[in-house]
Amino acid sequence: MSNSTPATIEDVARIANVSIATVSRAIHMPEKVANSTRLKVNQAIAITGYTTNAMARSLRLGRSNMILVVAPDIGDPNFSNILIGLENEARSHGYGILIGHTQNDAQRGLEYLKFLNSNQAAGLILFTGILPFGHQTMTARLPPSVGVFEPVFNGGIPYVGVDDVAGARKAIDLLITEGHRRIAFVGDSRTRLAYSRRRTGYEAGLDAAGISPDLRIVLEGDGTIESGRLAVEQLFMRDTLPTAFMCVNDQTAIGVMIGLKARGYDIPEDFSVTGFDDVPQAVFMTPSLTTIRQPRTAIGKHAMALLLELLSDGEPAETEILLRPDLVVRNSVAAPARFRR
Amino acid sequence: MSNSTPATIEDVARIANVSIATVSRAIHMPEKVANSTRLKVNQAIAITGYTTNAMARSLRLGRSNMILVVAPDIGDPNFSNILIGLENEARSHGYGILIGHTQNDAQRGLEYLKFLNSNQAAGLILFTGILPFGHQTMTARLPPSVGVFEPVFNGGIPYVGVDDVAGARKAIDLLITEGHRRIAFVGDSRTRLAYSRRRTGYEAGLDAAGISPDLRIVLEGDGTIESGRLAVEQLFMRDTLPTAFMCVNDQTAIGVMIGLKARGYDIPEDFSVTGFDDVPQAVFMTPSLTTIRQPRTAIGKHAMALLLELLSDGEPAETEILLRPDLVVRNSVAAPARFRR
DNA sequence: ACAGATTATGTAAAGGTTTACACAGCATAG
DNA sequence: CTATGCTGTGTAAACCTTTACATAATCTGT
Repeated sequence: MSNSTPATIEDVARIANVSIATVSRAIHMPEKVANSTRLKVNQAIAITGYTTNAMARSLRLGRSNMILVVAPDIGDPNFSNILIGLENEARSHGYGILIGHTQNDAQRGLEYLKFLNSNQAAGLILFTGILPFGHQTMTARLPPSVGVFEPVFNGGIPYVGVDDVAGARKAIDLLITEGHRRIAFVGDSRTRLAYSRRRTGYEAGLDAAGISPDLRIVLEGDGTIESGRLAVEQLFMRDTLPTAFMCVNDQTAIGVMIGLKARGYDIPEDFSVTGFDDVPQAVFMTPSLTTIRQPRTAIGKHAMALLLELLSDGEPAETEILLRPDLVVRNSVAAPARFRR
Repeated sequence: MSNSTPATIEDVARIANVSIATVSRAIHMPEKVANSTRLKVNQAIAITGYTTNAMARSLRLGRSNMILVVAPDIGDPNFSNILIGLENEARSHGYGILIGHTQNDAQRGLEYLKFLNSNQAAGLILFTGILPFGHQTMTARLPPSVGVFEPVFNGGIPYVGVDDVAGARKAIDLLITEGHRRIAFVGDSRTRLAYSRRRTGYEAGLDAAGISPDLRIVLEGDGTIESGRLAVEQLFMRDTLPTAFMCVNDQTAIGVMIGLKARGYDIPEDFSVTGFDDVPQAVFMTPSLTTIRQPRTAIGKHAMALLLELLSDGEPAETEILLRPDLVVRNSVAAPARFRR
């Protein structure tokens, strides 16, 4: 029953007294094989404990049952929940997940490219906003790929994520409803599509409320805590203070809160702050952070489903799947000071 | 240069005007091949952009270059940093990482067992404290495996983690130094080895300070936030209050803090709390949590190194690698109330 | 100068699977 | 009764490597 070496298809064939071709067919095209034979084969499989050797299968088929997931940083708090969605969907279709992180290092990207070239992965999920590979190789031979969490900047790759414009709109609408009119946007970026979409939502919200945008309170940022802190410093330097900070993500919001607290201000009494993502920390902040929730597990699930579809059909049914973001109201937003005294 | 189908070893051989055997040797045993030949082969490889087909290689060699990492929950905040260490070490040795999570579901475990049986993974890193597979299969044919983060309960598997006893000792010593003598232990467990080791450290600390242990303030728990909250409730019910809570992990500590705050107490003024792990949230709590840091990336790195050693040597040099935990002093610990008034 | 050792390379088998093609048996239609 | 088609199965090739074994060429020591 449990030999030292795993049972092969040949062992099964011998026991079932059929050819290996029939065994293979009994497994993969059961309708092509007579009932009685199928029964014999199944019994033989049970006896031997046979599982098909994935290596041999992949070699023969010319494609593996692994999906490569590349993220810039595995430690990103958004990563794990998306990964759960990806993994569940993949596993239920017989696929496994291979993991890599680039740390924004091109060299790393190339190493993962090798996984792709050597046929170890049939498809690619890109967590980073850009193709982490050199440009020449990139166009050459990329397997079916899907971008996730952040639209892919430099390649025509289908994308699954949240509706950034709508999400940002929910945040800005909340702030406006509370009475804010001078609202800073922290985390503007030309290279990160998700961020620029969030800015679009921000501007649409201002516009709808008849507030003319003020570029002096639109701050650049790369989504790090430090960039949030820096933005606060800049605003105080320039003396162009808003009453609320709409941040491009939660990390930035954390940075903003740190910056404001360091100057002795209270949140939300003196300034309101919103984030985006709803990372696990958000609820533990003081005050807890009002933010926009990404349906992370759902994103992962949809992305993997789309990729698997690509793998079988070849053509993507849709080029972009946008999920609905939800406003999570906590304690970092209140009416601006002038309304309360 | 970039054909539709990837270059094979045969293409390289043809261009270099040698046999495929020589190409293979030039790649894997360069010292066995003449300098001039090696040069030709390398040029041919550069021209074709050849990468060896991992499937064919694994099939021939009878072992893959993938390591399966199984965790009970990918979302665990401890997971990602360990994963980084695992991944870096694996990649630098040409291995890739395959990911699975069981959600404590035996059925899931079996599915991952298939990955192992079908030769897709050469080794196993177990993040969960128990072998997630059925018992019969378990003994049958398990590949080289290493437990990580939590000792493996039901199998003689080498383990890499933190020195739980020493870590717990650091926490209890801090509390005692601050003047606490009634210190609760929250998160006792018979099945989780890491937790029981931490309790050992707790008791050693009490003993060294000449404090006789009081079982009424040793509370069971499974390491969840809820279990921490529950423990507080129980203590208030029984009216056997400590002045400090030493918690088996940060999640539990968070639960304890929630429970105490809900009853209107201040931390650390009324009660001190310590955690274990130093999860990313710990620093964002109010008050920020004094805890024991797990060197997570280092744990991952050592675990993978040990596994790779196992894969080549067969015999593990050591059966347990314990890394040094560090005390991280933040704001959730202070002298007990009676000392301060 | 020659036996024997050493070095460099080639030939071919093996690893486990899938599948095109061939074939046998049998039913159906003419 | 023969031609035709269908169904179920088997044979063998192919996928791409690695490596044991064989062979050819060169070197070493006498």
